[in-house]
Amino acid sequence: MATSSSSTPVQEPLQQGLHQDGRRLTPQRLRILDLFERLGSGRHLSAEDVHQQLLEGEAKVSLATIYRTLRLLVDMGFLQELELSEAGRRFELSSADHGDHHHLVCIRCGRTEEFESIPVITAGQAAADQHGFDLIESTLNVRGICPDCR
Amino acid sequence: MATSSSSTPVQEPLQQGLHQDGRRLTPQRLRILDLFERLGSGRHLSAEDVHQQLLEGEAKVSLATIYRTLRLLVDMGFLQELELSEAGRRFELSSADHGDHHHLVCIRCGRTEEFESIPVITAGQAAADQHGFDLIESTLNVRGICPDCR
DNA sequence: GTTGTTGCAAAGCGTTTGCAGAAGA
DNA sequence: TCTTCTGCAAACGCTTTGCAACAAC
Repeated sequence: MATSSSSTPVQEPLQQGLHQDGRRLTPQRLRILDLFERLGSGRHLSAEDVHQQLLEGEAKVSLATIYRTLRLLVDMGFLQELELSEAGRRFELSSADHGDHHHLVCIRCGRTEEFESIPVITAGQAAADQHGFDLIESTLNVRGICPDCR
Repeated sequence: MATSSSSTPVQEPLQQGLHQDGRRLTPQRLRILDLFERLGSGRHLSAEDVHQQLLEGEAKVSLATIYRTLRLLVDMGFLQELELSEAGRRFELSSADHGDHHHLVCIRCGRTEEFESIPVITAGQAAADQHGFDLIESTLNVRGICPDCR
């Protein structure tokens, strides 16, 4: 049983952070953060992904708790949320000029700046060539935090 | 700036495109595309934004029609949809390095290849720096047609 | 024992869809 | 006329929340 391995490296900092705010360490919270820890950096999961991953193991955590815990872990700084704050799709005119559209988006306020970049076009073309694709369009989305929101 | 003409400049190409597919030019469709045209390139709106903007004028278009029309205009190539990879919120460990998940997607069959590119990371970082953003992540989406579908 | 947390189910919110009436071609 | 399109309202999927039982401290 994997439960015997109490050596989760995240337990201590998590517990400490929780107790500072009068919150409690629960198996559910530990399991969720531990999942991200095991997957390692750079892997991002949706709430549903987390739910599925935990179901594959022997641990079930309700979706409601997953949503609550993800928000908590983001607030505590353990996780980062990758998404436009005021989520939702945006539309804009497709100008015939640029088939090449690059956006710098603030994940807090949604502010968007456009920019162009030759190296990006080149890299997109190179990737297409390498896999035998005919290139149609490439779009670079850069997510970050703008000066006002920092 | 261009002189404002009484006839909307988008009417002709829109009508032509619609008729090619046996579709019809309606005031609603014209109003929506015209709104984007008046705002100009680079301005992006959500469906709700479009709804509000049209309510401010004297023209009301139902939200359902706006959603349908936005999708239509994207399919026809008049508008571009700015949304990050696969919709929905994603979470990842805070300690994560700036990921560069770059995708090469076939628009026919949906086949997806992942690749990495230093120049893209550099370009994303440069754009963030230039606008004073703290970089979190950059994603390059390259759309094309794969060898099998060609 | 006290109080924060969970799971369930119901509510919310943005988006999509079925349908009958309205309107382009 | 013949279809397509619109508006309404209901449906839908994802996320949040109220509440009673439960568990960490």
